[in-house]
Formats: sequence, structure tokens, C-alpha cells
Amino acid sequence: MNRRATLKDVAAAAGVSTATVARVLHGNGYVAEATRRRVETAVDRTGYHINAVAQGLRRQRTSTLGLLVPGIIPNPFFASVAHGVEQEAVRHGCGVLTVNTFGDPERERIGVETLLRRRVDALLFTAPRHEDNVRLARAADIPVVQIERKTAIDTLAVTVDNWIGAFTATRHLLDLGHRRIAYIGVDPDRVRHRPGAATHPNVEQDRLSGFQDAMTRAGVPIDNDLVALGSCYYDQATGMSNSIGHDWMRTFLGLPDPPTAVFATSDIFAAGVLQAAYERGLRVPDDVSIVGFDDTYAKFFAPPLTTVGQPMVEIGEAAARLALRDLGSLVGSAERSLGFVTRLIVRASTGPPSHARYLASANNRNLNTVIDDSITSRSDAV
Amino acid sequence: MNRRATLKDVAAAAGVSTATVARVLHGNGYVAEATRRRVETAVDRTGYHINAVAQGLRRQRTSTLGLLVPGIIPNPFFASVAHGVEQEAVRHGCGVLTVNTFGDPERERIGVETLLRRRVDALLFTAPRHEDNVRLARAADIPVVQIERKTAIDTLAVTVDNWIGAFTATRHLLDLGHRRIAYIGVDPDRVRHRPGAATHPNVEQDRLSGFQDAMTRAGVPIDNDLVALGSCYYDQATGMSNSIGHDWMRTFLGLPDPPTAVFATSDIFAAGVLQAAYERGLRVPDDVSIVGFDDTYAKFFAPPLTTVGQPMVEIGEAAARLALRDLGSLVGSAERSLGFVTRLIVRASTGPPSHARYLASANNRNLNTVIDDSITSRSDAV
DNA sequence: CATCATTCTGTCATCGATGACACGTCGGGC
DNA sequence: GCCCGACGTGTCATCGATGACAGAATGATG
Repeated sequence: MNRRATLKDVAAAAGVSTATVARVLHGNGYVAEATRRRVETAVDRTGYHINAVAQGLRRQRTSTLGLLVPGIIPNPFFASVAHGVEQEAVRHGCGVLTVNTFGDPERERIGVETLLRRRVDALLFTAPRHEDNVRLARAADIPVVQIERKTAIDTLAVTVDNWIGAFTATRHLLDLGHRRIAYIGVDPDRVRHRPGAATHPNVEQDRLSGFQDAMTRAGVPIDNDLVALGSCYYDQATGMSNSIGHDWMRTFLGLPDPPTAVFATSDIFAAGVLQAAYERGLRVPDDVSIVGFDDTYAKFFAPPLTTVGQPMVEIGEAAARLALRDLGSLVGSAERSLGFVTRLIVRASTGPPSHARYLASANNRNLNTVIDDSITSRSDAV
Repeated sequence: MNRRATLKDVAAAAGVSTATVARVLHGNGYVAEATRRRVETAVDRTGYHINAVAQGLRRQRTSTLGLLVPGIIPNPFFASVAHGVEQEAVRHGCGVLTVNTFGDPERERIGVETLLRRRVDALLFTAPRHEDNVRLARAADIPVVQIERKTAIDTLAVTVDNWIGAFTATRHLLDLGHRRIAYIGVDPDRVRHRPGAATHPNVEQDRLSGFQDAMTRAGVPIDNDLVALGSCYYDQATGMSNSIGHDWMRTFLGLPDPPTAVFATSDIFAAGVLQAAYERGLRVPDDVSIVGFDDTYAKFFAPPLTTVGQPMVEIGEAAARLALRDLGSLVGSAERSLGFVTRLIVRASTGPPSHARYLASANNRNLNTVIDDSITSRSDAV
């Protein structure tokens, strides 16, 4: 079995024409029962596997989605989205070609060109980095989906409401009685002013606004000393983004009046916060409460972290579905954009501040909240 | 620009034949300077991207690797390996088609067939699940690489020495003065007796043996109450593998003479151990030392975990290189199998047991060890 | 001036599957 | 006996790039 069997080989083995074999393979057209059986045994005997390359050329359809991700390391968020995309694609008989861009516009461009060359049926950008690249994809006349972030180019899109996520998390802390709440996030301005960058949703701005709005509505003043804005979510070189949370938390703890709660806009930032707290011998949530974002690492920490969960797998699935639907009917009949919401997942890292423990009680307003008792039940840890 | 431009379109636009355009594109054969320029502008003007599908059919080579992974969730080990594969593939101008098998033999089979249909140039199995599937791939006459685990079928392979990893970790704890050391791992027998399963290296057996051998050589008896053997690394349904570590640690802590150190064969097991310790108000490493495995989550924990690191990205890269080299020269001139070693990464979760703190000192033998001071320096935490 | 190597370009069969089309054989209804 | 629809099967152009081959033009050499 040196050369792979072709349709022709099978046809010869079964003593029929290639058209008949094709009919058997795809189950369309008329084929006599006896012939069908003869062909089927011939297929088995020759170990024939249809050649998807030739098929793709002929059909002008490869049943392949192209997926661009900034890097599945170190952020498991993208791994989960990619997983969702793959899962949904497989359900539709499609494969997924994944390209890592490392968040670099140039690599992203190369990725787009590679995928266009390979004639993917649709192109999915996760956190697109430069609008020129999205435009390039658009020009190829295939469905394009932007996930999580969106450049100025109009395409299909799947996004998440970050404002409500941040708002709910902050509100949760306020409801517990916290007043000195620190925020560790990324500076919206630095992201905004990158040329060609994604503009909507403005993830960083929305998270910051959600925090600010919750504070303001509760009549709690925001102490600028407690608002830490970095330049990015993780360091490309070292990947050590937890050091960002760690360093800021150390700074906070050096303040005359340190925060009783910290809201970090990523589980990895929160990891650093937790580490700094641990170093000082602080108990969580007894001495300080911590909320993360993403629900990636959160449940593995000690204590398991309260966090703002994003439906990562569902996002990926929705993106794939959007792309594949658009493949079917070119008229954009249904919606071209899907929005998801976050949910606050309450685990064991948040509780009332020590000085206000007495007013704890159950005035914890319910606003899109889930209690995760899976491992360390709340009562267990407090 | 409704239809994508083809070679013919470019040729027409430049007033030459398709052969000439091809020559310009690939830079081989003779082309007059003036013609070359004319063709190049025609390429730009038409927005031409070579059709890799047609190219693949003609050349009988798709420049695509097929990668089977049990699932990039919840285990980031596979995500990192996949990342390495992708990175190396891109360097060689190849793409990667990834299929998740969820560790299910049947899904693995379907994945192999899908990838064979798509005529990938090589097939990489990460933790192959059933030897029949590997055999199926072998029959297709393309390079096959088995990563991390290996079935009875002979192919190219990339593996890691787990024995030395477990041995070193245990030795590290012994050197620190620990005698009551618990082991949380997976039962080698349950894995071994799965039909068609991977047999080499026997990851579970090697890790257990490494632990046992280190203890035995140090003359320390093994308490079977402190050896926990589960059935798998993570629960397919819930993915909550940290509960395994959590539950076992609770059991250990209920013992009359609890362990002073725990060696868990996965960072996620270790996460559960850490959580259980935290619930009891124990300090790490002051009250109990913890060592993990994989170096996936380890550095994000509080305190950052001492762990046995596996060179995940390098493994992926090596696997891709092996596959691609074999593509070039069909004669297996060089080695057909690559072995990697683990390294012990010492962070802040291990220290001398409290009753033996006085004999701590620096008799910490060096055996393939790395000290990671990146965040929480050791002295800082102890 | 003949010869030959070098440079430059075009023609066309091929990779393997597809599906429109044509052709042939039934059996039933008129 | 004729016509028509339902079956059953084969032929062949096509998708787009490739590269072997042939042919043509140019310049150099004896």
C-alpha cells in the first residue's frame, strides 16, 4: 500500500466507474443494491479515504475554519475559546486551522494570508490586533468573525459585556460592606491609542467604568491611590503577569490605609494579589477580599477565587456557528453580532471586611450571581 | 472582486502565460526583469493569493501537520505542547490542524480519519489513546509521532523521563528533612490494563517508582496510608481535578500522624492540596510542604509551588521537527525517538518540616534543580 | 557564417473528486 | 406497440497550480 488509493482505484477494484463510487460514497443518485455492496467492499479492501484536498478544489469549499488567536499561552481564555470553536466546527464536519499571532500585528497579517491561501471557509479573529488585517480578510469574500474585541471594520462579531461584569463584581464587594476597594486593571488609554487596534467593546474602558460607576452610585469616593492601571495583561517576554498583581498589592499594603478588598481584572492579576497577601500572612477573605476576572485559574487557588466568569467555550461555539451560518445563507438575515454576559461566580475569596463583619448578613443583592460551592464551601472557609 | 483571482487571471492581466507567473512566484527558472515586474504588479492589482488547495493536490503535499490532543482544557500541558508544535510548524511554512479527542478512543479514530482525508503531511499523537488508531495512521505512509506516551506501535516518539522527575522531587523533600511524605498520583494498574493503551513510558508507574525508589534509597519506609492513587488525572465531566487533591489532603490531615510534605503528580492535584491546607489554616511550607508536577499552574499559586517542570513547548517543537525531518529524508537516518528530562523548579512551597527546622541548612543536594526566585523569593516567604 | 549554450516564454497533461449530461434498461399505462 | 417515468451507470470537463517539454530569441565562439 505505497500510494494512497484513489476513486479510480476503487472504481477499478469494483468494476464500475468513478461516478458510481462517488454516488455510493455520498449516498445520492441511484445505485443498485448489489453494486453498492460491491463498491463498499472495494472501499474497505483498498483502504480508501476520500481526498479532501481534491474535493476542496473541486467544490470550492474546504470545510475548514481559520482561527487567529493571540496565543493560547499564557492566557487560558483563548485556549477555551479555541476549544469552543473547534467543538462546534467538528459538529459541522469542519476542521480548524489555528494560528498564533502573539498579539503582533505583523504576525497576524501573515496568519491571515496563510489562512486565505489555504482557502478556509471563514476566518475568526480572537482579539484582532489590527484593522488592516480584518479588512484583508473581508476582501476575500468569506465570513469573518471578530471575537471578544472588534476593530472599526464591520464583520460578524461575538462580544461580552465587560461593564456589567465589573459593575457586578464591585457591587458585590460594596454589598459586603467594603468601602476601600482597590482596582487593578489595564489603562484604557494606552490600548485606545494603538493604531488600527480594536475599538469595541473597549474592554479596558468598560471594566474601569463598571468599577467606577458601581462606586459612584453607591456614593463611595474613589481613591486614586487604589487604582492601578498597567499597560497590558501580560508581559510578552516573561509571561509573568502575576507579578503585576503582586507588585501592586505590595504597594497597596504599604499604604497608611490599605484596601479591604481588591478587584483585579484578570485571574492572573488576582494570583499576584493573593501571593502578596500570603507573604504578609494575611487571610483571605478575613483580612482582605479578592475578586478576579475570567474564571480561568480562579477555582484552583487557595482559597478558590470569586471571579467574573466569561462563557469562553460558548463564545467560541457561537463564533463558529455564526461563521458557518453565514456560509449557508449569504443574506445576513439573522443578527450579525452576538453579545454575551458575564456572571459573577462567588467562591471563597470574598467576605465582609473585618471591621464590618457584624453587618454581614444576607443583604448580598443578587445581580447575575452564581454561588460555586464545588470545593471549599463558603461557610467552610470563613 | 467577487471571485478570487487565479493564476490565469494574473497571467492575463500581465499578458503572459501561467507558467511565467508561476516562475515569478517561486523564483525559479528564467524570467526577464521587465516581465517579472509586470507580473508582480499584476499580482498586487488582482490581490492574488496562491491557492494552497490546488497546490496541495498537484504537489501531493499540503504543508499541514495533523495534531491530536486529548483536550487543551482542562490541562494546559497539552495547550503548551500544541503551542510548541504550531510554532515549529510555522517556521517550516506549515500549518497545524488540531483535533481534540477528549481522551476518547472513538473520537481519536474519527480524528485520525479526518486528518488522513485532509492529507496532512504528518500526524502527531499527544498521549495516544488506542494503538489501533496509531496503526491506522502508520498505514497511510506518513511520518507519525507519538508524544508523551507511546503505544506498542513503533513510530517516531518524544517522551519525558518521569522517573527522574518524581525521584528528584521526593529527594528534594527528603533532603529538607521530611520523613512522612504523602504521594498523590494515578494508579498505574488502572491505566496499564486499558486495551490498546499507551505502554511506554508508563507515566504513572514511573512517577510512583521514582517516589518509592527515592524513599527506599533514603531508608525511609513508605506508609501506605500516605499513598493515594486515583483513577485519572481529571474528571472528564466536571474537570474538577483539584477536588481529588483536596479530598485526599483532608483525609491525610485527619490521620493521627499527618504528613509533613505532599508530592502531587500534577499541579492541579497540588492545587487541591493547597486549598485543603488553607482551609485548616496551615501555612505552606511552614506547616506542610507541597510539590507539584508539570509547572503549569504552579507559579501562580500562593505560595508559588515547587514543581517538576516538563519542557512542554520544547516537546512540541521537537515532535514537529521530527515529523518534518522525516518528511525530507525518508530514510530514518537520525534518531527516531527523543527523550526529554524534567527539572525540579524550587519555589516557595517547600521547606524543612517544622520539627526539623534546626537542621535545615544547605544540604539540599543539587540534582537537576532550578531555583525560581521570580516573584516570591524563598527567603521572603519563609 | 554555422553552431551551440543561454535565456526567456508558452503549451499541456496531471493531481483526484465532482456533477451535469447522456445513454440505456426496465415496467406500467394508454 | 408506444410512450414515459423511474432506475442505473458511464463520460468528461472542470477546479487551479505545476513542471516537463518544446520552441524561440539572443549572444558568444570557432
